Amino acid sequence: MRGFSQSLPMALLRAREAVMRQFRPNLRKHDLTEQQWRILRALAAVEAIDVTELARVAFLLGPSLSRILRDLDARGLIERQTDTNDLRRGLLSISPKGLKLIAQVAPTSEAIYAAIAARYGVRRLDELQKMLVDLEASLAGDLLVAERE
Amino acid sequence: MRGFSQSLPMALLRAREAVMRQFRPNLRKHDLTEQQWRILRALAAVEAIDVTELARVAFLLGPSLSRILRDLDARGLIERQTDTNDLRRGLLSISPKGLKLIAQVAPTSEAIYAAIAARYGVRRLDELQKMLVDLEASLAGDLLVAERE
DNA sequence: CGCCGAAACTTAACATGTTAATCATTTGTG
DNA sequence: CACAAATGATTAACATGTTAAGTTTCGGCG
Repeated sequence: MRGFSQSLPMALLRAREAVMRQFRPNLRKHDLTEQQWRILRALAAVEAIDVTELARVAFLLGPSLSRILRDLDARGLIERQTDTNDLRRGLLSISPKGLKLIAQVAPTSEAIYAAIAARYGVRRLDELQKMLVDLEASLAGDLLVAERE
Repeated sequence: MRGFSQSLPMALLRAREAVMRQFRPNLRKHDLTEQQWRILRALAAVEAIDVTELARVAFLLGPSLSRILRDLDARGLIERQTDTNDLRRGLLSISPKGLKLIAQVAPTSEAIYAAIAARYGVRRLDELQKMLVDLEASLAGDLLVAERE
């Protein structure tokens, strides 16, 4: 059977953890989890967005997102309203307070990212990211079943 | 600020999720989580191992491991005993039932792995793994502080 | 119009991730 | 030998991952 620490999922997990370990202290300083930070950044990039679409871009499952939004709302970092055309849909946007928080966190975050790139090699990092995207794309369909038509 | 879906942590997360999505159904069929499976495989590779060392090789934090071991023990998949030389230390090994379960799960798991490698390219996959290990290694020390001496 | 299936969230329930605190044992040191 | 610090492991508390079930609202269709 495949050697254990050589498995692909393990290698991805370990690499990701090594990267996140660099960022976590900075986020923690501002009482943010990694997921909360992902959400704030995603919201900062748009005017407004519904919950389903946010789940897609922030790569979070619905239930996790619901809980986190509840907290971010309570902290005043985001604003929620209901879509007037479809009452099922919740529209989200970032609050001024949220924007301010992002401005506080982002510089250090960027510096860390730059340090990682510098140490690993900017070109290699770029190549790695391409390979990761390709891997994801290549696993899009069913794996063991032939995709006909 | 850095584009969001281009961030390295996100790319690693998405790639890993794409890979794990392939394995999860097979594990679930045998009522195993990904972490439980990691532990069983690690135990199958050795005679006995203490909890701390298992946490290291299975890349799990102590508290997670404690909980999972409790469950695996209750299911009769592992065996526990105390180190006679150091009563703080718990020694773990896999049970016959655990070995049997591995034998049931492993073939499909191997087939899925082979299918991933075939689709992405065996050589490329190997290269990717090397790059991931390198990334992890390059982030071992402190990032923003110069390592003197 | 009225119902029924689908869609958008949310809640529930259980497992793991993460940090801090606790408990038992061991080890080093005076 | 006594005792403080360190170690191994677990427990606690809170956040997220994951699947299933529940709620409200839409849309289509008779």
